[in-house]
Amino acid sequence: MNNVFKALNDKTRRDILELLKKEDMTAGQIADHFNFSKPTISHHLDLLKQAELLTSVKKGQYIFYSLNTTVMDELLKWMLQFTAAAMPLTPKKKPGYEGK
Amino acid sequence: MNNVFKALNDKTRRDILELLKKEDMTAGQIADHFNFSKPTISHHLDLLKQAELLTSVKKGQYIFYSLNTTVMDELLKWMLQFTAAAMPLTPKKKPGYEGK
DNA sequence: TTAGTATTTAGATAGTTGTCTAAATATATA
DNA sequence: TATATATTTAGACAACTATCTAAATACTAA
Repeated sequence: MNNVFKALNDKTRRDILELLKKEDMTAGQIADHFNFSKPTISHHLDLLKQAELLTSVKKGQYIFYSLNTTVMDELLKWMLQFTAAAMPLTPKKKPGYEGK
Repeated sequence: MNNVFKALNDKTRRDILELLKKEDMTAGQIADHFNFSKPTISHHLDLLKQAELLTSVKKGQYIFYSLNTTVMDELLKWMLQFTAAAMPLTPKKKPGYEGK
């Protein structure tokens, strides 16, 4: 789970995820959308893969990358515990400070 | 939005959020839950505040910190675009590779 | 005012991260 | 085989981050 937050903590990597929302792409096609060297993009793809936000399939010379939304679902669950919708009917304890 | 991912990219800070889910606490009370110095926790609280994940109110000597779920809601929205529930009825374009 | 408590600010340091170029690996094709 | 293309690995470096101790600030209470 730590890896997921780490992976999402970078604009370029989040942009890669948005790109792949539309269609699967090869590493080269992805790199063409950014002003970074291919090794740099390759590195970002690696981190996204480690976080299991992407999957990859090699086909001939090419490696196709796809979104993996499974982890996003877990993250969603984590976040829901903080939102109003997930709050208990009895409100959380408020601090005992009584003014002065 | 960048600040939010940055703030969440640290276990201690995520633990602080979980702590505050139960009840509001002072900086000192929060610090007592961790094996880090108070300045270190103060720094983490500052980053969480910058990301607007926390609010703080000073009362006398004490500063009470509370969760602010507004940003979590925004983050939820961002994430929903990647999940199955948010997918269009027409599936995304698949790569045109035809084997060989 | 003086002493004590709560918290933050400042400055230092080790470790991590994003980026690059150069080189290596793997596949395709002539 | 030799050459070209796609991608990754390796190594270097500047910038950023988490942590610490020491000092500063702000408030409380004697």
